[in-house]
Formats: sequence, C-alpha cells, structure tokens
Amino acid sequence: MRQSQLFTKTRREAPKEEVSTNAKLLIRAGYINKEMAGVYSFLPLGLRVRDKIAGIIREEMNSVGGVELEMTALQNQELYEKTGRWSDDVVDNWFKTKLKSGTELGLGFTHEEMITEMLKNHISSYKDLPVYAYQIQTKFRNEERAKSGLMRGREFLMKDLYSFNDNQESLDDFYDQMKGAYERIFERVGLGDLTYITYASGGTFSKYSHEYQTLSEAGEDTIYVSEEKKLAINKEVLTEETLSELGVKKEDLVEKKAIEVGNIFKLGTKFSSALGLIYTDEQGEKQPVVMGSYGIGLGRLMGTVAEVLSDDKGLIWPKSIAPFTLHIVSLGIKDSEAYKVAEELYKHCGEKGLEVFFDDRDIAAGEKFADADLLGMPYRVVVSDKTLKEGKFELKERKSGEVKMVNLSELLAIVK
RNA sequence: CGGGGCAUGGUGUAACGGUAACAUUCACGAUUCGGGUUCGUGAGACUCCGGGUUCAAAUCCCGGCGUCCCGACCA
Repeated sequence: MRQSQLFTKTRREAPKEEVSTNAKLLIRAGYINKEMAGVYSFLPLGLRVRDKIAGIIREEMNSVGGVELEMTALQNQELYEKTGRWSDDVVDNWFKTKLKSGTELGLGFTHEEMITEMLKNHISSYKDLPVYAYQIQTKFRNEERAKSGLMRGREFLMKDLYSFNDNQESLDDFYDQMKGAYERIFERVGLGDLTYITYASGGTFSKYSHEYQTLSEAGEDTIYVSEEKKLAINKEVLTEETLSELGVKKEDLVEKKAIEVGNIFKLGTKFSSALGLIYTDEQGEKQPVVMGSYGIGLGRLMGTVAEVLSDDKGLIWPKSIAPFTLHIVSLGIKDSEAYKVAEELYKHCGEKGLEVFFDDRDIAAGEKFADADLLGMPYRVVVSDKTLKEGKFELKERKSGEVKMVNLSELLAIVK
C-alpha cells in the first residue's frame, strides 16, 4: 500500500485525556479512533493488525477442531431468564434495548445461552459430540469504568469458543488441548515470554479456571509468578491450599501486575441443564452436555502488544501481526531516481508476496523517519541518493534499531 | 458505584474577574531535501451545556454531560 493513499494522519501529541501507552500510541499512529470512553473504531492500519491476530487465532482454533460460526449481538430476554442472568442484579454490565413492540432485548456480553439453545437443534446423541464452535464477534459490556485504552472497553471484538463434550474426561482432554492452542497464540503474537498461565477462580464446576496473563505495569490484575514452573497464581486464589496443590512455595513467587489476555473455563453442565441441552448416551440414558468456554479479546490483545512491545518513539509490531512487514521510505521527490528505485522495489516486493508499505509522500525526511518509527513496521528500508551511490539499500530493524546496507536479495532474505 | 482530577481553534498548551494568545495542524507562495527544515501570507473558537454572582466571567459558585485516574466490580 502507498502511504499517500492512507487517509489517516499521525499526530505529534496524544489527546490529553489518554494516559495509557497503548491508547496514546495507537491514536497517535492513526490505528484507532476513540468514539467515546471504551469505544474505539479500528482504522485501516489497526484493522490490519486485528485481522492478523484474528487469522492466528482462527488457525489455532481450527487446529484443535474448532469450527467457526457467528452469532448475533441481539439476544432475547427469555433465554437469559432461564439461566437467571437477565437481572441487572446478577449481571451488572448489560446493555439492554427494546423492540418497537416493547419487547426487551440484550446486547450480548457473552454467548453461552445462545449457543447452547441453538445447539439443541443439532445435538441429540453421543454421536453428535463433541462440538467445538467458536466465533469472532462483537461483545457489549456496560462497564462501570472503561479504562486504559483498548484494555477494558464497552464494545469489543472477542473470540469465544464453546466446547460441548459427552463427559468430564473428554472435556478435560479438550481443555488441555486448548491450553496448547492458547500458548501458541500468545507465542505467535509476540507475547510468549511475558505471558503466564495463571490459576484463577473456577466457579461452580471446577476448582480453577485458567487465565493467560501478560506481565505489564498497565495490567489490572495482581498475580504471583513462579518463573521456575512458568505459571502464576491470581491473587484471588492465593491460599495455602492452592500453593500445596500446585507444588509451589510462597517464597518462590514474585508479585506482578498483569493483563488478562485470555481465559479458559470449564462450565460443566450449568448451561446445558438450565436450557435442556441433553444427549442420549450409548446406554440410551439422557445426559446433559458438558461444556467449556474459552475467550480472547482481540482488541485487548492488540493493545497489550502495543503496550509491552513499544518504545518512546512508537509501536514495534512483531512480523506476525504487523500491518505491513516492510516500510519502504523514499527520500527522493516524485520522478527522482531514488523515488523510481523505491517504486520498483515496492512493486518487486509486492510480486514476491511481501506486505509492503511505501512512503511515497513528498515530505521532509525527518518526518518520514518519525512516522516510520511511530507506525512500527518490523523493517524499514530507505532509498535515497546516498544509498543509490552505494548501490545498496539501507535496512533497519525497528525492534533492535540495527541498520545494514544490503542488496536486493539480501533484503528479501532478511525480511521474508 | 464511592473518591479525586481535567474541560479553551482539528491537536497540545497560555490568558490577575477587564479586547481569548502561542505552537502545531490546514491552505497558498517561496525555501529545503538523511531525523518532524526555514520564512512569508492566510484559515480556524458562541472558551462542554444550563443556571447563578458581578458593571464585567474562559476565570468565581451551583447543577449536569463528557473524560481520565484511584478504589470497588469484572465468564
């Protein structure tokens, strides 16, 4: 893509009301636009990042047998009455609205009820199980306090997978597979080193649920990390009992702030019993389906990467989720030799299947460099009279700042 | 939901109770061309909304909306 075609503009300064690093940088760089507290639009570059994240999540969900669908945001009251979750006293972050007829509706903050109800049309025998269905869909939560940019929003895209198994053992087995999938997701988006599986409160049907927590001062959660075991314990379940069960000593744990980037949860038969999602087993007995749910907030994940992988100059995207891999900066004005060479390079890289962003604008070099740093593509290549004289390209890695003079094939090999 | 802060051109900041200023941005013209170059000319504001005090309110007081932070909450 040519930068001259991108309508978003970078800013020198972040809006004063934004304090969090992720919001400041993403707004300054033109990745997102704030509509109101906790509600952000995704602009072209931001959308590309979010789509990349979605792609990684899809691959990993599919790899453990997930099948994608999409449910609606509008949800009906009756369904939630059956599980007791319609009342504002029980769920305090509902957005509710009404049909013209006066019938009340809810804007979905989650989809356990809806998918369970829907699957009654599709599951009746043990032969129909397991079912692993997921979606990447917009959730609405009327948070009393939205905060920290993309970290806690009122409208946000979430991947939610729901598992349906015939018994606890098969649920447990799938649950472990999901742990693997989640680890791979966080690894692939560049947060692997900072992300810990974290034991958290499990609710009615299981002792623990698991959160994936990424270390960051911007986090809302306090966790206790065991570096040795590569796990953490949420403050909310830090008890003697937990410690002995996990085989860790209190003194080996380090208290840290962290961002919850994902969570997985065994639901048991809470929803299937309440809504009547029943199957017939091999013996002809009726049994409630055993469920689990598994969430990742895409915006929050993107915000987390922006938060922990950036520096004072701007964003630093891992190649896997960068909007573009290579940022070509031409320092020549239109029709100059440098511009022509840069354009050739742009076309050539495009033909090679590289995702390239071409700064073809006729502005000062300093501004281009500042923008490139702010936008944070993994690699920047400069084409100028200086580099032409040497017959090479100047390649800079955003993360390390390392600069190399390379020829075309070297360039392609590194950036690939 | 408790507590606290902030609201002024698109953005960031000034302005003792007395004509709203500067930077940036934007437009035009030069200049420059490896780290937001330099200069000129212009454009852009019912100072968040509603009340009140005062001869006079961006400024003081009350209420509201918005927003940020701390806490509480958080499948």
